[in-house]
Amino acid sequence: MKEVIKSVKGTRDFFPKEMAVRRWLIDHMRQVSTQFGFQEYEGPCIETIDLYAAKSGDELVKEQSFVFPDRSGELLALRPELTPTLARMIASKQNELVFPLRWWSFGPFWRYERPQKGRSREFYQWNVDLIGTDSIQADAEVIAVICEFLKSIGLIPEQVKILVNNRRLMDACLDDLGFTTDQKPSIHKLIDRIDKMSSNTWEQYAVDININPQQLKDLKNILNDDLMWEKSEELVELIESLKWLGFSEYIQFDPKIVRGLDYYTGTVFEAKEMTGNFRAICGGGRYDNLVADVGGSPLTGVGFAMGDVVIQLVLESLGLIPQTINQPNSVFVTIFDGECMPFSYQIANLLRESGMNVILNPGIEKLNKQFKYADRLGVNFVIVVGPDEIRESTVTIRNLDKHNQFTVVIKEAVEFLSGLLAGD
RNA sequence: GUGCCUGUAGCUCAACGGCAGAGCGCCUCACUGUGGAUGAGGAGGUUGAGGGUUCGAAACCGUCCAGGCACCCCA
Repeated sequence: MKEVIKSVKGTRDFFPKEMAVRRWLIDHMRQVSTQFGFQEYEGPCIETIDLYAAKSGDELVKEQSFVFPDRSGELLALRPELTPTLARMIASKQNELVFPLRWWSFGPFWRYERPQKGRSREFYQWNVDLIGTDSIQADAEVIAVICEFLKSIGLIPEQVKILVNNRRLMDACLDDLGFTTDQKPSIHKLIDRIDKMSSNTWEQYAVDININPQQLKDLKNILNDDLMWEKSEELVELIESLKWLGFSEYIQFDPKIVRGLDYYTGTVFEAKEMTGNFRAICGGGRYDNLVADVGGSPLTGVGFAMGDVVIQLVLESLGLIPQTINQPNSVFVTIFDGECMPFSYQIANLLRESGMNVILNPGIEKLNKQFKYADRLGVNFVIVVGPDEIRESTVTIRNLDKHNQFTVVIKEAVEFLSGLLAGD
């Protein structure tokens, strides 16, 4: 056989079956975002490299972005994340926007890394941000959006949790242990990894980054202290607000959640599936100086990003992906032969005008082939317009699901079919 | 960028170094006005590529390519 040209590494094809699942996810994201009063926005997929140099600057841009020169030689990047674009958009209209701003977006992103389970080079992300307020209630509201979404797609608190922590609380603890500001990023990494390594290698790793035995012991105590949140006024308030919002069961304090990104300042959180077999479903937190980096006045905000890959893996593992039929609420009109063809067109037009989705068989084929085709398309109702029907001004409507059929006069066909489709 | 694993029909996979196969799917027919079921036929392969070892390689060896997983990073 001929060699089929391959797709680009780390990209995915969305055949109708996969596309239906993606559509289903997006519909829920839109629904929940709107329900909480967030407005949809979108930015360009390509940006100048300068935009990212201003903020990200780190590995995300240098190592993991698709960067290329345009024909004039200017360096552009396929966006690896949305936040810099969001900051730029806000900065450009800072004086006319209504704050606090509640915005959401869903679109494609690209990162040049080795694909693996839960990670691809082209992926989609749902971004939700609430900007221009530093109230803890804003943090709670954004977390509630995630909870409502998880709930709406069928994930229950026993299966998935939002793990929350607070950077200020952790930093205060690390100060108490005598860690310097310079040490903190590596300590964050260490904490982030405690569940990913065996305890021996983890302790060796701790020694490697110059932690003394006493500090290590204290650190382990902190990471096992499930009640430490009580020492943080912000966390107490956050958890209280989430109780009022009705999502206590989805929320769990976890001192091991610190997040890798440096720009988080207060609340941080991740949604995790409880068996621990998957990467984080989403991640986010509170940040300062969002807009200052691209030339605006400083604004604080809180937000999160959810990729489309991990959530799908989780839903798949729990059998929660809906089985979609290919052509829901569609009607298939057969063509009996050349003589009868005009009548089939007439019927198809009539049904389409009354708002139905109609598939007309392309060309003349044996009736059994047309039926088989309709069946494989997932259509429920097939219409036959043959010599008998034409003579009597009727059509025959077969219900493929129920294995029965009726012959009705054309005038009543629309109403009859509408009834069948509605009762479907 | 580093490490490990895997490449055989459209898909899932068999085949001790000795004739390249099965299940599912696909096409045709039984079915000249009716889909799934059943039966009978049929198509489909340079075993990822190109070398080496061997009387003989899908299998063994090394090279390349592709994919998966883990690390890195992160959605």
